Amino acid sequence: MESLQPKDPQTIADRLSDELITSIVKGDIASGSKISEPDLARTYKVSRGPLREAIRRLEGLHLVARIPHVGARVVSLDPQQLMEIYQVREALEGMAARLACKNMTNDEITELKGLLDEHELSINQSEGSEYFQREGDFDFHYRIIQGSKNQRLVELLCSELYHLIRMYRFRSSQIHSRPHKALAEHRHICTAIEHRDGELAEILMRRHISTAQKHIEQQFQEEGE
Amino acid sequence: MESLQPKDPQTIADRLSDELITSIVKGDIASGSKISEPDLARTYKVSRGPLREAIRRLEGLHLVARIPHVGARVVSLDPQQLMEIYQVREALEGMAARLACKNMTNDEITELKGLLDEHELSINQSEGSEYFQREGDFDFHYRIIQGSKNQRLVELLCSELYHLIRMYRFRSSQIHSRPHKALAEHRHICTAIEHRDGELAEILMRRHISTAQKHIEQQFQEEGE
DNA sequence: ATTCAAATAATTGTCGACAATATAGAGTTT
DNA sequence: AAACTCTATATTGTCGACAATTATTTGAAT
Repeated sequence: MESLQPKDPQTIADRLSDELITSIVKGDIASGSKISEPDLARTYKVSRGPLREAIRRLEGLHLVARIPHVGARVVSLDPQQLMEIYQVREALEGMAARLACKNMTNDEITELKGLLDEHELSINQSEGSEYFQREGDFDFHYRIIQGSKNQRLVELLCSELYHLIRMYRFRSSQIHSRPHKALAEHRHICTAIEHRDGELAEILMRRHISTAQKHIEQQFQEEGE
Repeated sequence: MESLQPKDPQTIADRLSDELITSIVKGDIASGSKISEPDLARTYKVSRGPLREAIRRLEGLHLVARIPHVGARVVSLDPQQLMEIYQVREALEGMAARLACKNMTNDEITELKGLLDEHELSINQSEGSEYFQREGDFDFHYRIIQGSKNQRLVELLCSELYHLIRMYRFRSSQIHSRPHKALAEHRHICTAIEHRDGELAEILMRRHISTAQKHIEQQFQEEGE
């Protein structure tokens, strides 16, 4: 799961942007907070040159927003924006599932099924362990996205949208408190892929994500009272 | 159509990156060519600081690819990659059409219909004018994307994918040499939106884009002989 | 002639200093 | 007391120089 940014970065700017991404996603740098160049330069023991380049990269990934002559802030997702992301995610992961039906190898599908068996065990054993469930959920989605064999789709979902979604998790961590239902949905999707039924896989994946979205939306409304 | 990057940039790096995007999309900077920092700095009369920041932004937009200590090159799309982009586009614009059914105002829909009337005139009058047809096509898609009212969708499609697709147009300019059919498809989509039929609008839009994709694919095969 | 090695040149990466702009604060006026 | 202006401070933007790395050329050996 770790190291979405592969290979040890050989340049300060690259290393820095990776560290910043991690800090932001983990919440060490609060969302909405201002990014002070002098502060960060001191903290990370670098000069402002590479730091600014790193910030520019985060800007490209939409993790920070810059205003000329004013500065950069970590993006703060309001519920509205999170819903927008989920709509995009639904469209893209639906397509990924469809493509995965065409492009996943039999071996990959076998592994996917194995993964779901592990998840079932994990859920039955430790009803509590939220963390592994969440990672497991990611794992499942990752494999299907990778299985689409569409590099751009992989890039978009794995290293752009998921960063943003993760940013949210650290505060509303109970997103998947419906592990059994989620697992059942995963199994259905997996079966569709096994049967190479692209249409069905796409529909199921979209419904799966749309359901998650509605749960989150509902959660927001409960919080709002 | 112009100025996807709004507001006059107040900083050299921002202005530069806009200019570079234009140059790359237009083909003035050939795809696949190396980006030499000293050269560009001379050409645009700027120092390397802002230039490097601009390049970092293009990197985020996936218009250039960088290798540490070696340099940046303009991405060169092979047919395979273009197909990947079209798959992503199909998924996203399909979703955009669906959302547009919910979120476009009646006035916006009326304008959209007016636009199609103009296109019909333009097509009947000047059978040749490729340029306006292409811009018209963009216009139609733009309005629906905007009509989705999903800012992230707008950002993704308008200022990321479309840049890449445009890069291709400058050499294979005959992409829409089927203006009447395209217009008919546009009308169908528009009607679905008018009826607020999200399901249908999405299906039609996806089929529309998928058709375009197949035409391009076919074109590649013809070229390959 | 070809291949390899070393030296040279060119390019990328990093830094610190300075300029331009925005923010914060003190002082004044209504 | 509130609002406004002017000043001082801090932050961002830009630049040129230097260091690190890679690419190129030169020359020697086979």
